[in-house]
Amino acid sequence: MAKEYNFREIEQKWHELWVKNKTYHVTEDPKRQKFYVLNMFPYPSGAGLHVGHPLGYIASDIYARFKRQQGFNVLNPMGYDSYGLPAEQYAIQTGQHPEKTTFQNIDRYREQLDKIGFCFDWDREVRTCAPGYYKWTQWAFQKMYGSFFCNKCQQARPIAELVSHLEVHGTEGLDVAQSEDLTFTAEEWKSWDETRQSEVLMNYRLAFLGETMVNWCPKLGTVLANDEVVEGVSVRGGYPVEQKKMRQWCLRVSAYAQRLLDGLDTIQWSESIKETQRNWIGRSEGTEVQFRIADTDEEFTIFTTRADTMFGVTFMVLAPESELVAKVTTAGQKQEVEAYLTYVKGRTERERQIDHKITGVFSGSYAINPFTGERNPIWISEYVLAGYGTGAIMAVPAHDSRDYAFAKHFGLPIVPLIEGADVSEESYDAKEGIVCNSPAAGKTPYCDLSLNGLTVKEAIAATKKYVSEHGLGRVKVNYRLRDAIFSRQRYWGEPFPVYYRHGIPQMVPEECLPVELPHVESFLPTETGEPPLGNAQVWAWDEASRKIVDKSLIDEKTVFPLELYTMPGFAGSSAYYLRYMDPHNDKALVSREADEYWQNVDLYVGGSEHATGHLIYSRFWNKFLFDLGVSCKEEPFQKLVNQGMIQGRSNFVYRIKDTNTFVSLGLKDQYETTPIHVDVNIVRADVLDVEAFKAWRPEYASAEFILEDGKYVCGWAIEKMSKSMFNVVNPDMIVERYGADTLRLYEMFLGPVEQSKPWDTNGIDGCHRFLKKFWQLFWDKDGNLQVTDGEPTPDNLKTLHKLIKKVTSDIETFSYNTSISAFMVATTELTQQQCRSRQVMEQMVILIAPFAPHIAEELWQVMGHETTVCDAPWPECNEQYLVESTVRLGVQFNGKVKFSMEFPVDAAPQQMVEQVMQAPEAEKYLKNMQVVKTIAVPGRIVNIVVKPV
RNA sequence: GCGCUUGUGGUGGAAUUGGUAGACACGCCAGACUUAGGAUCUGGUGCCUUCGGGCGUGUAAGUUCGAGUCUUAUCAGGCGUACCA
Repeated sequence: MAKEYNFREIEQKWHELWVKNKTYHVTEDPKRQKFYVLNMFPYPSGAGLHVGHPLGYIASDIYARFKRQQGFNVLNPMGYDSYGLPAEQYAIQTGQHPEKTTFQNIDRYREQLDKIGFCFDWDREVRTCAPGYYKWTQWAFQKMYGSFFCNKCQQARPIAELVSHLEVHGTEGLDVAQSEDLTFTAEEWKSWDETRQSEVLMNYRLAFLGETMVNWCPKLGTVLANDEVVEGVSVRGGYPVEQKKMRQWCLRVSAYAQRLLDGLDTIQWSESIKETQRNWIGRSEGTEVQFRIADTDEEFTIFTTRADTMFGVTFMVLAPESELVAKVTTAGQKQEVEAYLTYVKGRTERERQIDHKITGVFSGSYAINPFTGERNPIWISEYVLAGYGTGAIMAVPAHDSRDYAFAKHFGLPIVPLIEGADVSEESYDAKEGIVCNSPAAGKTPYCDLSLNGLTVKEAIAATKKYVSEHGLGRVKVNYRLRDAIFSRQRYWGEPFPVYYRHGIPQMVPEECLPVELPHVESFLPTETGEPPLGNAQVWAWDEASRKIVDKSLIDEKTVFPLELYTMPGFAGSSAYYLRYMDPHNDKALVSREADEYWQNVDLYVGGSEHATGHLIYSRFWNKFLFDLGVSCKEEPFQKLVNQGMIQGRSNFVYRIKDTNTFVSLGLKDQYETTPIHVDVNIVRADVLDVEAFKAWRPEYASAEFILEDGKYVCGWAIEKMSKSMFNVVNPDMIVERYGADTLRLYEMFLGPVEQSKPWDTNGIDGCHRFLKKFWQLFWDKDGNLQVTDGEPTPDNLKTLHKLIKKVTSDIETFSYNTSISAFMVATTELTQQQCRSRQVMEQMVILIAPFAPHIAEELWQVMGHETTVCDAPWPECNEQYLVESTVRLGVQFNGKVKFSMEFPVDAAPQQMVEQVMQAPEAEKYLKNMQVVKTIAVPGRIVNIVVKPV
């Protein structure tokens, strides 16, 4: 009897041994070079892992194992992003504490992950909801609170430095990131009381309380970040979101806009993610120009990237939310303006996004164009956004499509400024062409600038220069990136280490951290509308005892109320990669030694859906920690690989209308049928398991079937993997049926890691078959190990080294699917070659170890090794075995090889050519032909190219 | 609209620098062994064909002795983003 490939036994055995031997435990080892592999840690949802989750984990696991075999000291940790909305929503529905369900889910995830055979160092596991972990989230927040951002040195600095500056110079000479451009003197600063000073400092802190427009989701009872809202509804739950002004904790992410942009050039991420981030940051270089409101001394500022169009301005537009609206509205227009503002307020964010209706109202006032002295009417319209630039624009309808539509709608003049631009039908938005229609120099009393004859680019530069020189405005860089709103009105999140003394926020002393999440009875907002933490009884800070005490003790003398908000999801996930380096340290987020050893993540694997969320926030967070000197690298993730999404492949059965009879796919067109989703787990290779189907639902127990070729064939479609479509495939089932090694191989064989693809079990047998063949390579008919110490043949060596070369280069480029193909070919070749050589067989085991670690360990052991295959050094390819022994020489005409002959590789080219030309078979191809040239490609084909005489 | 990205058999997907397109796998066909097969093994499988050959990498042109690969135009799908001045 041949030795059977008993994957269940093998895999279980090795899981136990890996745990027992701490095979995957890593420690800092200065003698070895480090390599840090990281997966985006999962949120442990109640549904458990589906086959899409492990895709990235398997890909990075292969890479981590490969790097380890290459001699690197590899850190490959795993943990859980365990704060979040779903657990809390579930808690509200069922009354179960989110911690309980979260821990249950974590256990289930762990169980599922362990089955797949990852080389995670579980001693380094982190959970964002563990106090020992979120202590450092709170700590970083406090550090941000205690910092401001200096624009000149492009760096975070301690707030005390700013205070000293204010005490001496006021805001004079200040160039810092700020919410509002405040101006005050040192005397004024010193004259203010603590409350006022505290308010003013909020304008500069990196973590600050700010009155901002937020995305308020009434259904979830919380605010959401911009990236948590898509098309006006919440990402979680899909509930409507409205705009509301609230006082919230914010992070001044915008201060780092330029560094976030510049950093992109130093990291190896896909161009599309970098481009997404560039767009999200939205740097735009332009000019701010001041316009005076006619008949007043009031001025306002607009932002434009098209300074060259100053002479084409025909009206001005303000955002409805702009504070200027009240100032410019004349008595005569008051009623109309107010009606319009009411209309705009009634429109949801979603409506504004979906239909771009042209609406607006004239304010009654005019603005003076500083270049022409013309009076331009000031309009108010929702197409101008309060949050970008200055919330006011100069409208140039000839060269901006939105202004054009507005001008056409309200009958405002359109003045073209570029030679040959036809603006009768649409605006000419392109930034190219020759400028015309600007007044000749010195012809207007207002301005001696003439742009005629310049290109648009030159005209922009000239206008910028003119504006700055004449004090009409200044050159300005704007960013679209907004500050992150950092508080949530939820329970299941990190509490803020903040209390309020007479309404002024105070930080809980650093040495008292963490401020632990209190117990509550209800996870809903309180009756007075406070967030759920308002339900906590023991939730006040005693300055005297430096402890959290009962709320009833609040006396506003030494006992004060604690913050009721919690932190958002991205708080805990922003610096977790640093914590893995030193997860049990209670003195620091990460020790200097650990940080300097592991540096940053060499390979980060995760979904691209985090492009504008986590991947921006954690870059920001790390840059801040870099400024603080905590992290020695400015960019957290050196290389990023985005694994594609695994879509579901749904199966359908076809019920004949008004019957309980189901017809197979090929015959369904003969009947009137309704397709019904059927659980993919009772379908194999699109063939329905009829008995399982009958047992699936009571109403199908009596179902009848019209079969084709004795089978019921199901239809299929690619859809999102979801419970409701019955297309969720659980990895446990695959592991149960085929083993973890097959699952690993198959997930990689499915296609390139970075590509989205549907889950489809149709090909899984091929991978399983391969592993069986690979296993059989090592055993004879009687089940004995068949390896000898004999010398390998040249064929054996060629097969082996071809494989080494292919797999080594494939792993570096994540082309695992072609590596697996190469293994299949090599296995077939070695089987045919009757390879028995220990030398070759051992190397085969080493090569397959990253892909199929269980089978590799088992074979490694039966071949007599006592060490783990994980530490077996990766083989080097010896090119000398790959040299081709023959070349083919052919005659090529019209791009086709018509005839060819084989020669030894070292044959003299001239002789080969002669021999081919003289070959009888070649004659008909050479008749009336002339030789154009001969082409030699080493190791490949050598051709004689001919064409008609 | 803008940005990124992808188009190759019945299917998933291969193809170094431009060099025999379709590796490998699924599926399908034929055969072997089986009481049976959702097991195993062997062979075949791009399309058309009058069996000479012809056509083939979304479409159309171009460069080249030679193009899936380079250039230009165009079409289609996917992802992201959106009154950003």
